[in-house]
Amino acid sequence: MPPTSDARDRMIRSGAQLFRERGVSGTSFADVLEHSGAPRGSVYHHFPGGKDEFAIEVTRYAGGLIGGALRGALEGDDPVAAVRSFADMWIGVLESGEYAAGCPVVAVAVDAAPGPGTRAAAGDAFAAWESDLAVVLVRRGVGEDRARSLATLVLSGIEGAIVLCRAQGSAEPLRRVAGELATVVGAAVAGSRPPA
Amino acid sequence: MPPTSDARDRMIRSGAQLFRERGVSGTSFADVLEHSGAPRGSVYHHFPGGKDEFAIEVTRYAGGLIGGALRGALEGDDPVAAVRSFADMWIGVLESGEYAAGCPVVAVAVDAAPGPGTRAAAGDAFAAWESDLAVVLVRRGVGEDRARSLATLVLSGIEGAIVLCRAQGSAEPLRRVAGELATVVGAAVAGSRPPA
DNA sequence: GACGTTCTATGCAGGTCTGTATAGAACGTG
DNA sequence: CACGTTCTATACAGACCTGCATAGAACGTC
Repeated sequence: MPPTSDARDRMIRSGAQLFRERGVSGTSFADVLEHSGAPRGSVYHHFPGGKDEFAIEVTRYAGGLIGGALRGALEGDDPVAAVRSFADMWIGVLESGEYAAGCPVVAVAVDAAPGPGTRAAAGDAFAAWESDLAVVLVRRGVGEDRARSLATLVLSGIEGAIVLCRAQGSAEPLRRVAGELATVVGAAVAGSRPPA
Repeated sequence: MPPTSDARDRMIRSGAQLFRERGVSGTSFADVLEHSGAPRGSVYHHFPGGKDEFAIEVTRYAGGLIGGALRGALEGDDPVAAVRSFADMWIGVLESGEYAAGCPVVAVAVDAAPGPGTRAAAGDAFAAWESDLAVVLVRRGVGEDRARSLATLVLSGIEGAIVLCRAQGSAEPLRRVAGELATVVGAAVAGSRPPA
């Protein structure tokens, strides 16, 4: 027995992609089926809770995926490099997709269509990312409160900049924000523990 | 002759409110009519271009409204106070609305449903806000490039934090971000022109 | 008071969306 | 091979949405 159905997985991955481009309300099951090639009959088999359940699963999947990328960037315990690398990843996403695709978790947070569980799943994803960032900052000597507030700034700044980039059809906002964030984080780390 | 119809104005204002809560795709003309009390027959009279035209008008209106609030906060030529005041305004919006309402311009930027003109209108609004901020920073002695990049950081940080607040049902992310932004902006201004 | 413009009333067509129901295939297990 | 579980096929109901068309009201102007 496969742990999870192939069609189900494909639907979730397609959902994440479509949410990024069109938002939740703007994405119908028909869109997901067409994009994933999943069979029509299996929608309410795999997601008996309907669109709400589907959106929650997509949010969890996307949260884990992006969280994995973030943890990868944080592996060297160098928060400045991690900020740059995480931002560069997003710049790649924006540029390769003609600025049509953003962050699926933001899309979920901004769209009120689905039930409260979906919003909560988005909040969980953000909290996890923030925590990952803060842990590394603390490890580099930044105080817990400051680390938390810096982590929130980095996340908010990058996510907000992605929105600006989409609206303006340019990656420049994110480039500028990444530079500023690198400076701020670098100063905080340097002020806590002298540079290696 | 009234410069613009009353029903038309009411529709636009209602649209801004509904976009903030439900996004663009999540808002139908039926919702707008119910919320505004505007007469059904006048939708395609006032907005012959349909939903695209309506969304563009809503975006322009919201961009001007929020831009006005931002310029008000910037009146004292004190960027640090302006950041705090602008963030406080958003905290008020979030708390008074149970974290259901965010920024309508973000909603437009993230939703791909309408045509490209709508996205562009959102980009124009962001650009105008950013310019307003940068102008005051330059006036306080910050170099042009730095001012621009700081302005982008402030805008991205606040808009991103609003999204986090909605997802987590708390204003704390925005409070943390506002504190960090005030510090960064304060340092930039102090470094350019000695404090009054 | 006739007229033109602006706005509103109402109905409808065509399409799409979610969600349900029912039946059939695929497939491993014994 | 009989069986149960998991998955898929298909049709459909009911609601909603956009956009159009046509007719009527309101109102200022001459």
